[in-house]
Amino acid sequence: MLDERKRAILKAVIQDYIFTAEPVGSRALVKRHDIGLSPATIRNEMADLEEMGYLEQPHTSAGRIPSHWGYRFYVNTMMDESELSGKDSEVLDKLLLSIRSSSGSLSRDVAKLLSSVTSYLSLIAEPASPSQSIRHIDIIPVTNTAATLIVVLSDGTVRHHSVNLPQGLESRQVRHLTRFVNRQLEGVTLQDIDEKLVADLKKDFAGNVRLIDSIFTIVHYMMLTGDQNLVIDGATNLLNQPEFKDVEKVRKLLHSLEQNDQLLPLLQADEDIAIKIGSEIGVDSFSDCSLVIASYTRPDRKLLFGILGPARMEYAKTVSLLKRLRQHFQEDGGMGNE
Amino acid sequence: MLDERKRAILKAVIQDYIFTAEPVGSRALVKRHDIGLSPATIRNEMADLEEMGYLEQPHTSAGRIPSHWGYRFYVNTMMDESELSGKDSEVLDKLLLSIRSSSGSLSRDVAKLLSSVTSYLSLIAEPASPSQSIRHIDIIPVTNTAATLIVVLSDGTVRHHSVNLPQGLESRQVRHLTRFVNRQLEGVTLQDIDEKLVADLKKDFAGNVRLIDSIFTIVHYMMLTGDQNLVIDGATNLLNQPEFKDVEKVRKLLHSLEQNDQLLPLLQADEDIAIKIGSEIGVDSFSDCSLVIASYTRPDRKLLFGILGPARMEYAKTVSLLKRLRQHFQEDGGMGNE
DNA sequence: TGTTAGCACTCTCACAGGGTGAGTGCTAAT
DNA sequence: ATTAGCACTCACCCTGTGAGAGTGCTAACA
Repeated sequence: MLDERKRAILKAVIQDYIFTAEPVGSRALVKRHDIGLSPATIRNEMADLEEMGYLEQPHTSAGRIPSHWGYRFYVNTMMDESELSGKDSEVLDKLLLSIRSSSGSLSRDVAKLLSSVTSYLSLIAEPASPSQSIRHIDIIPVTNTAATLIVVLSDGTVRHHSVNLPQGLESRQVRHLTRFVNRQLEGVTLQDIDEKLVADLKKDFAGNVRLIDSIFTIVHYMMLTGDQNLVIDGATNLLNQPEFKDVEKVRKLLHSLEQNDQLLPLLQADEDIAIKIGSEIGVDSFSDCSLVIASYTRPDRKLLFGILGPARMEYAKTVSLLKRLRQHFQEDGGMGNE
Repeated sequence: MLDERKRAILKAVIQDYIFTAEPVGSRALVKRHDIGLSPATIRNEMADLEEMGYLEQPHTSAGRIPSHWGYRFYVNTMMDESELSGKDSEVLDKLLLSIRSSSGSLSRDVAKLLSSVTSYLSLIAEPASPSQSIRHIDIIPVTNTAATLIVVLSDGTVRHHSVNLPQGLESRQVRHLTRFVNRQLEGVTLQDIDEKLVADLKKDFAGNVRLIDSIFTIVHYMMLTGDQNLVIDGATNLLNQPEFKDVEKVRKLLHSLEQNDQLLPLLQADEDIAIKIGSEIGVDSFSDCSLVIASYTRPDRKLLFGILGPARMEYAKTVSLLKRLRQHFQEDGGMGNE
């Protein structure tokens, strides 16, 4: 469909454009790459590539820029997944090391790492999976009428919420309740908690029933929202990219990023590493961007990574970075303390 | 120092500028407010006010804009803390109601509320105070070698962290450790936990000592970082303000907002409600902004609110909003569930 | 037949010049 | 002390012009 020469030219255009962010013209192309062809020939080929939809022209007398379809083609068939450059690799190792010894939260640290190495925006989420089961529940009275409810899930994540206690509840009764709830709910998966189960619980429990309702509500809430742990870093990186010189664009972008419940679904994918280009992301204000997502799963933990950059993203580098990162985590469970 | 007429003119200029974001000229001023004076007189007075430092002129033939000192004077002596307008009040009530029934996190909800009512940026923090004591500690094994450490503080906040367990530790031993640590640390304030205490603990504990170290490290970490719960909302609001048409400014602003460990100190103040204007905030990239902060304390909870807007902020409205909010929380403890 | 040189053409961008309007400061009259 | 009048100063907008980059087309060439 595309002969060898056209492929080479397309690739050259894309690589140049990724680097310069300027429309690339025929003359510039022959200068930078040594294809043994004159600008005129390149022009003809470029015109073909434009007709086929791989390239676009911002205006009549400008160079060409890749279309989203062009990027897609590049990513699918032409991208050489180069190893990380020596320097990047070094920086990465150093940062990974500093994360291991850091006492901060893992998501935040990884987000910072990804955004600083890529100079794009990074998203890290720790989704609540409905197949998680409840490992432990605690109810800790704080004042006479307020307590903190703590739920630990089988992947080690913790959710907590404050609940109101009925007036005059004694600590003995709270302990009793805690034991009861634990006995009943330990090992139960989140998806199994439904009205019926709660009704049964209420029937069995010889004590204050309203509390059970509270607990149910909160557990239910935990199922719905995994956004608790969505971390974003490097928004400012994007503003350095020439495509975001326009405040209005930035405004829309940031607005979408503030709707964090709508971001989590974006990070889900079937493959290990997936690349979404422009409208494939499914969010209007991201239509000039690309998103590379990766997931990492361990028995005790699931993490979703996302890297959001301009469509003119260094795909090869980004992908190999994510692969490297996953490998690092996989091989030594190198997550240290959260 | 300032006669009645100068005060009136200064106030008029400030109010107009807050409203229009445009330099206000002598003619425009007499038109909008009915002072019985001609533009020429106003011009003379304005020149005086400029000399005194209350007003500034962007360039020779433009109107005047308030200097930061002008704002400061306005805020200190001339601001009438109007009640919220009927409409705002209504919206606020509605939002407060929806928060009570929401099952989301309180900080987030309040942040959303504040930013949507003010159309500025809001910050909410729940700081860890070193005078907090430890109410309860839990160690929940997750895999053979990993556990989640949970610490509940006396104000009801929860911190958690995963820790590595030594190979081959039995659950009996974990329970033993948990009981021991609880017995020793319950009621101890965060600031009292130091090397000496840890050394004593280690001496007393007949078991694996490395875990105690882990626990100490984590508790120590909790003291230092209250940023865990810093929530920011409404960054996009700021981008709507005409003073942020410049991407570079936005970039710097966002950059500062991403350093969230440096934000918490900004929200601390001695008074109940404090207003920081421009350089008073102490962050370079906020030098065109003002920050209004308020704190709210209840036995089981402490919250810090901050509203960041352009120096040209509606101070009166913002302050009365925060007062109203605090009153709401105080009178009925209306925080519902977190 | 594919490739290349040459050329006219198009379009953006940067810059300069001129007109407009808002606003000032000064001066002289009230 | 206040005000009307007036000359002056900028910022802003519009326009035009020239330079530069790049294209498409045509005709010549291997």
